[in-house]
Amino acid sequence: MSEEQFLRAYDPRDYPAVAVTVDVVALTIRDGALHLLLIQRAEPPFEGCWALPGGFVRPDEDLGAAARREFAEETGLGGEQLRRVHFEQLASYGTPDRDPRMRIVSVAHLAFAPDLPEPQAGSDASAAQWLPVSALASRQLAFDHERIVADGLERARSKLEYTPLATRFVGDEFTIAELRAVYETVWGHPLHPGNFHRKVLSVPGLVESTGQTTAHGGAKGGPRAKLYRAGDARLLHPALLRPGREETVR
Amino acid sequence: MSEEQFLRAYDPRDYPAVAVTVDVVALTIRDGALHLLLIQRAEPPFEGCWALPGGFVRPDEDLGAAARREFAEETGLGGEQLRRVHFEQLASYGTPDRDPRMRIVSVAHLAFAPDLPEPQAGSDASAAQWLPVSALASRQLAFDHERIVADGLERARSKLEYTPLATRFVGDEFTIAELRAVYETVWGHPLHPGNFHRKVLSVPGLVESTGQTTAHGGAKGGPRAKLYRAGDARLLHPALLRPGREETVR
DNA sequence: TGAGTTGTACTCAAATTGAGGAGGACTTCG
DNA sequence: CGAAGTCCTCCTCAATTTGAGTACAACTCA
Repeated sequence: MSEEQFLRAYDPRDYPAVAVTVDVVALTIRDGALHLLLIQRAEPPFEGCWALPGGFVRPDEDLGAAARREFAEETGLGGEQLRRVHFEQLASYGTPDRDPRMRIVSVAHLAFAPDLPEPQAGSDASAAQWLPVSALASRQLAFDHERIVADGLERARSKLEYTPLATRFVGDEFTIAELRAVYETVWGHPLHPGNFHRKVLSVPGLVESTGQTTAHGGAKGGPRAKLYRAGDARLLHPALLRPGREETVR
Repeated sequence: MSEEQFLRAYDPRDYPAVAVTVDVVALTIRDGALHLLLIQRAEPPFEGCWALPGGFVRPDEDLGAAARREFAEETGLGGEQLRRVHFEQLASYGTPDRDPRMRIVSVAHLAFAPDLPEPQAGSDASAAQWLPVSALASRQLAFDHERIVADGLERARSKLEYTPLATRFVGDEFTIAELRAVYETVWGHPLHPGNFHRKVLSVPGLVESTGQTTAHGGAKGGPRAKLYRAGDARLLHPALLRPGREETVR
């Protein structure tokens, strides 16, 4: 049988019915706290339950494109706002009974957004909101989304160490103190301002100066701060390591 | 409509036909060189072409279990040997036209093995072998497996830095020099023996002494070396960073 | 026996980190 | 307006970690 004949004779229906979805763990920083984007499901299963935005991958759609589309559709955050959001693949979840409808494998994605407007519920969602991750414990999530969120948060904390991802949480121009606030918020740990300043400027390609300063001092005083842009580094070397992880290591 | 009614009315066939497969990037060290496990495809498409071991996920099978099963089936490496192989999820690949048969999303896995016997070709494979990764450039792989292998290698190099994964490439008891050889082989970079020794012993939980030494000196001389076991650390802190990555960072 | 190899332990300088302090440019409040 | 407080940006200094080299004894092979 030639390869061509084989392909003609091939019937996809012979294979077990599996559906592939994408889910998005979208993180941002609002009011000095790390927030996660959740939608309230408008359809069964788990109708009314809070869940990660996501949905079925379309026949001719890339996985990453599906994640961006679902994020945009279910939150009304599109166009120029979407451009500033960084997406990357997180992991796939395919435990046989994770969805009561059928066998569903979900390719989870992680999204990092600067402070975006309040989301508008879109298709399949009756509500959408940014929820502080500190409030997650008191909210039951649909499917195995609790696990996906935990993995996403750990990935985010880890990526801050060795990639310039923190710059995705701030505007195009930012101060070192704003960047430090990102690290402190995501890591949940205060950092030494002077040492952080020295380190950020010493890592090649992390930030570059704009030559400008802020128009005013901070809200509670202090001098104007110098403004920086994200640099061209894609990996930080040496890395900015989280302090005191000895406990979590075993 | 109640949730129960919904589930009864639900027809999986309404959803686009997608198949989910697993592929395995299995790495080991043989004769001082990093080797990758490849199989020669016995079936179309890409019949006769070399590819990663892998195949369809079964209806009631976890993704990780599928990866282990396919690895065992196509290489004849099972039982006790399989126990010592470490599997972890790598990433998912789902470009719409990556498989000529139909839409297939593959969840790639990474496997780290100590020196295993030569594989025996199993189901769907007409041959199986460990290939030095240095010889990869001259061999065309099926599907997008070239890309998957590249991602797997980079992940392996990176995981050596901050996890005790290197101990998965050696036997249950090993010398510091054997461990150093793993790092040098995977990173493709010679390391300072004295500094490596100091570092390995100083990282908490990376190795623990057995109190024993090797029965003989090295093949070309030198004293007997002390023997160690893998420790209980799951993350290395501080990490063992690859030297001189400044060039690859941008 | 002698030459070569290497595991382990040192030393020492350079680089990086952790902790704290100081100046000065801002803020708000009275 | 002045006083008090904030905090960005520097600076110092000690402690730790790294990179590079040396030393020595235990082993191999010829």
